[in-house]
This record gives sequence, structure tokens and C-alpha cells, in this order.
Amino acid sequence: MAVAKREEFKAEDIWLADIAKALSHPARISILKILTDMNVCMCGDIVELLPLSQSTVSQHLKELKRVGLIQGDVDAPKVCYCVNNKTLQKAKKEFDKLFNKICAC
Amino acid sequence: MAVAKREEFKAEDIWLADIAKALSHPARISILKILTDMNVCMCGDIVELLPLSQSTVSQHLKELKRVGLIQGDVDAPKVCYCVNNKTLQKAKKEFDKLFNKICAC
DNA sequence: TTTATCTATCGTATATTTACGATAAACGAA
DNA sequence: TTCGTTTATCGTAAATATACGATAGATAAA
Repeated sequence: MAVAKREEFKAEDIWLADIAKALSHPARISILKILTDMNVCMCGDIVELLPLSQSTVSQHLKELKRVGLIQGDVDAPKVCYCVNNKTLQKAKKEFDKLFNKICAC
Repeated sequence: MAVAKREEFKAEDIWLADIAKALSHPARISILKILTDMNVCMCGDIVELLPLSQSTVSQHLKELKRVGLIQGDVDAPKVCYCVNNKTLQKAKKEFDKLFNKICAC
């Protein structure tokens, strides 16, 4: 149960909710900012900047990658992470669309 | 554990993550749109439009109210819900700020 | 070949989220 | 007062999320 009902909503709302879910932890917002600030972007670099263990940071990266907000290029054993502009642009557009609808700004 | 580390991040990131959390379920995005479309806005009206029970809708409303995205004016036993423009404006601004930083748009 | 480095994943514990039915509380109407 | 309407909350169950340490796998360096 629990998450099954989610699929009964509009695809557009499900997509944006999923992006919002990826942004729903400050660590992941922080990671996106770090990836923007740094050009070199390994998991280990991020671990040094956050109060989280390596495995936890790796999980957060996985969640961001799941929705396509970031991508990881493997250069084993390293993985170079960077933001995915295509998805970010779509996310920005869809958030704008939502707020323009629901907010009298 | 689990959610304790959340507090160790920047207040700005925590706030936006919390707004994103409130937007992380399609039912809640849908509710915000419904509240915008309708001027009369009772919990029961929303229940009729969504594939969810009354108690579940009430919980979603509570989550939106928790972060201040909506407000409920009690006219017992009814509660008239509407969007809170002040918080929406701030959310819009903060999302813009985030995307302008991390997205090469 | 052996060692060091780096990251993903496994196993695990705890907390939170999602969903529902039942029920209590608040009030207007009969 | 009694009944109907409306909503929040309680209790509960199942699924997810968060966090960590340990470890396996991949490769570069020694």
C-alpha cells in the first residue's frame, strides 16, 4: 500500500512530486550546490564537506541520479558527478508553471 | 536517528527541503491546484476530486499547513482552506534562487 | 603481484510516510 | 435535545527514508 495511490494522479504532478522528493533533504540540495561550485566532483569530495558518512552520501547521490538531476561518469574507481542541465531546466520550468498557477505573485 | 542530521545543514537549505517535502506527493500538488481553482475549499470537496479517503486527505492538508503553504479558516464543523500566498511567494523565490544557481538556463 | 584508493551495495536499525477505518468533537438545524 | 454534517485525530499496517559500518569490486600505483 502506502505509495500505490501515487500512480493514480496526473503524470505531470507525479513527475514534479518526484523531483520535489529528490529535493526534500537538505543534504541533496547542498550536494547540488557543491556540484555547481566544484568542477571536479567525486563522492569523496562531497563526503568531506558534509556531516555524513560515505555510504550515506552515496545513497543521496543515487536518489539525485534516479530522477536525473545529476549524472555520474565512471572513471573507476572514481565517479565524476555533475548536474544534469536538461533535467534541471525542465524542473525549473515545471516549478515555474506550478507557482505561476497557484501563486498570485 | 534518521532525521537528526537534517538539522546540521544550513537553515536556508533546510527550509527549502521542507517545502520540497510538502510538494513531494502528487496528491498535495493536486490539492494546491484545486484550492487555486475553487474559491470554496472544504476538505470534503477535495475528497470528492481525489482517489483518497477523507482521513488521508486531511493528513495531506495537515502537511501543507505545517509548512505554511495553505491555511485553514475554521467555520465549524467546516474548515475553509486556501493557499497562503506569502509562503508561496517565498517558496517561488527560493526555488528560483536555487535553480538560478545550479542550472545553466 | 600486491597495495592503496574510491564507490556502490549489503545488512541493519530506527524513524517517517502513506493509507485506511473508526471515532470524537464542534456546531447548525430540526 | 437530538440528528446530521464536517473534519481532526487515534490506532494500525505496510512501505520508504535515513543513517551507519562493513565489505566487495574496480582500477591505478608501487
